[in-house]
Amino acid sequence: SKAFFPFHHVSDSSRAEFTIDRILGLDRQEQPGQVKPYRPWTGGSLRPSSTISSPSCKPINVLCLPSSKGQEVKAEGPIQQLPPLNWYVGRRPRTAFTGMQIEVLESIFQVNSYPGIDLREELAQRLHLDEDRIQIWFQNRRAKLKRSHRESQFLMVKNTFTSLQT
Amino acid sequence: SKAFFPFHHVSDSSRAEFTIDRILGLDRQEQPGQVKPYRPWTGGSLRPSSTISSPSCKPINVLCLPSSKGQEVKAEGPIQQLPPLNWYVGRRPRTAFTGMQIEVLESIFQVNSYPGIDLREELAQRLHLDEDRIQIWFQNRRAKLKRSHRESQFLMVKNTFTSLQT
DNA sequence: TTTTAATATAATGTC
DNA sequence: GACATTATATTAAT
Repeated sequence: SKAFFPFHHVSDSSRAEFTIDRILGLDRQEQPGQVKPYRPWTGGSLRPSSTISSPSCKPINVLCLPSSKGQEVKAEGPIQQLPPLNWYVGRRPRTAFTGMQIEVLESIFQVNSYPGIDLREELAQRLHLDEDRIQIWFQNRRAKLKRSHRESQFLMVKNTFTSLQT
Repeated sequence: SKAFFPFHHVSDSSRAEFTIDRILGLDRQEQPGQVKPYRPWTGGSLRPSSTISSPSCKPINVLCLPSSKGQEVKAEGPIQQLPPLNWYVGRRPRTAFTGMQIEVLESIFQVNSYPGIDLREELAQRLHLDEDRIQIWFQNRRAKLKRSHRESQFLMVKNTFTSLQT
C-alpha cells in the first residue's frame, strides 16, 4: 500500500492528515518508484537512473548502441571496478541526418513550420526516419529560428540605441 | 509517442498546397502571393490560407483568432480576416522551481495528488509561488505519473509476450 | 567551441 | 481536470 496513489479527491487541507506540516513530517520514506521514461529503443532493461555519477566516467552502453563509430575503444589502463552507472543510459543515440534529409526538411520548414501528423508521417516514410525524429527536428528548428530572431531584434535595438548616442 | 498518443490532426498532406512534391517544387522561389510560412513569433507573417494545425491563442492582451484545429472546422462561412497575432505573446515565462520547492511539492503529491484549493493556497504561501503555478504543477505531475503507468503496463505486456516466444 | 539531437517539464488550448 | 501540444531550458554528442 505504499506505492499506490489513490486517485481520489481528498477534500483539502482542513483535514489534519493533510496538513503540510504533517505530510512533510511523515515524508522521508522511500520514494516509490522514480518515474521511468518511455524508451522504446532500450531493451526495456532500464537501470534506476537516479544514480548520478561523475562526468568523468565513460558510457559503457556505447558499445551496444548502433551509431557508435568505434572510436570509443580507447582502453584506459585501470578499468573502473564499480559499474560507472552512466548518467545517460537510456538516452537515444544521436541521429545523424544526411544532407539530403536536412535539405528536404528545411524546404518543408520554409513553407510549414508546424507540420501535422500526416505530413510528418509522409516525411518519415520518404526520408526513412521515424516520425518522432521528424517531430523533434521541427521542434528544435522552431526554437532555433526563434532564437535567431530574438538575437537579430536585440541587435537592432542595440544598434538603434548606439546610433542615437553618436 | 506515436503508439500511445494517437494524434488527431489536420490531414494537411492531402491538401495540394502541402504535398511534399509541391513544396519541394516551389522551394526557394517564394512565388508572389504564395503561401507564407506561419511564424507566429516574427509577427510579420500571416497565416496561410489553408489550415495549419497550430495551438490556439490566449486572450491575455493579444488579439487573436479562435483555433482552427482543422478536423472540426470544415468550412466556416465568413472567412476570419484578422491575423492570428502570436498566441504566445504574453505567454508566461517558464517558472524554474527550486529544488526545495520541488521536494515539498513531491512530498505532498505522494500523499495527495489532488490538493484542494485550500491546500494549494497554503502551499503557495509557504513556497512563495502563485496558486496557479501549484495547480499547473499538480496537473503536469499527474500527467507524468499516468505516462509512467502506461509505460510500465506496456513493458509488462511486451515482456510477457517476449517470454512467451522463447 | 559550436551546433543541434534528445530530454524534461512548464504553459496553453480544447474538450 | 484530462489530454494533446506547444515553448523552452538543459544536456550531451559532433
